[in-house]
Amino acid sequence: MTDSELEKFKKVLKDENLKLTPQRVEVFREVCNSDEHREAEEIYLALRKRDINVSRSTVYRTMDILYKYDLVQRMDIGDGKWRYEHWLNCHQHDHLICIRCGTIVEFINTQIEGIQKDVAEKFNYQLVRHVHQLFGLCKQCQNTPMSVK
Amino acid sequence: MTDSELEKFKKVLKDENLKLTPQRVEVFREVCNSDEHREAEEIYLALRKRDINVSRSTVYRTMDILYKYDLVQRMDIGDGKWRYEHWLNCHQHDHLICIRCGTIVEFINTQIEGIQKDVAEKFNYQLVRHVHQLFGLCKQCQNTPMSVK
DNA sequence: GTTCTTATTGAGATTGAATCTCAAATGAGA
DNA sequence: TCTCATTTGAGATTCAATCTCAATAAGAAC
Repeated sequence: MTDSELEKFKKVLKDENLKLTPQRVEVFREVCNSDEHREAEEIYLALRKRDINVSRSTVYRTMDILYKYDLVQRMDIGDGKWRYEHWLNCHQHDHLICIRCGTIVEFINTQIEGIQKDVAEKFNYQLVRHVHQLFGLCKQCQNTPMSVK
Repeated sequence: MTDSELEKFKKVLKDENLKLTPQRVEVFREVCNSDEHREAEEIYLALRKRDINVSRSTVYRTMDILYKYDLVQRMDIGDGKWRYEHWLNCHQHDHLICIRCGTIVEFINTQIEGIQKDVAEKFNYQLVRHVHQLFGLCKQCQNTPMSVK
């Protein structure tokens, strides 16, 4: 977590009349210092492992705030759990997900963005956001023969 | 539900050593006879409304079978509920979803499919399936001023 | 620094979609 | 018709996420 990231978080809290608590800062720090796509529970456990005591409730609540004010991005890969990633100095990107080992890779394709705009326009939708996920087998997992879906 | 749809369902059940029960047929019929994108609960309620008694459990279990054997398609728009649509004589398509009224529109864009293949290849992923959803405001909802996310 | 008000925290209860359990019912092959 | 494995239904269970509420703490005012 850089100083400018912390400052941005502080600004959001101030602007929204939310208090700067040590718990909130620790959750934000934990999210900033990882490039993984983690569930709230994983973030909670990572904090505990570092002997930082923040309750599950507070982790969930803080993630809600971070998401609401665009300090993190979140994604749903269809298993009923939100996965969070930090979202500072980030470009819009989409994800490739291995259906066997769960590895998540980010990709950027500006061509698709243009097509999405065209599609939305054609149907008279005002585009707000999108979800674009490619599911498949990563290189390593392609060698394990197993049924897939 | 056409005869050929029913025959296809019967064939799947036979091939998989599953029994042809009136409950399963009724669930399949209910799904075939609608172009909506419905949750299991909605399908369950639609059946009850027609005085067809199939338990919730059986609806859930039958939807699992239909999905597993490609007789229905299902999608997750991030609210924790699967939405099902019939999937006979259908082409691959993606969805535009209104974030206010929930209207779901289907679109086909073959250009994107090609790009998806390229992306997967570039990252050495063997593509299995994808999720591509555009969220926005449909024409009607664009005139209601409200906050959005 | 002290006081005061209000937001926040933590622990456990609750929610809701989906899944599981198990006794009773039923397909379907012999 | 008989038999037996499968299926059904009702309720219990699971699990991520949300809610509740008493205790705590941030931070503004002085």
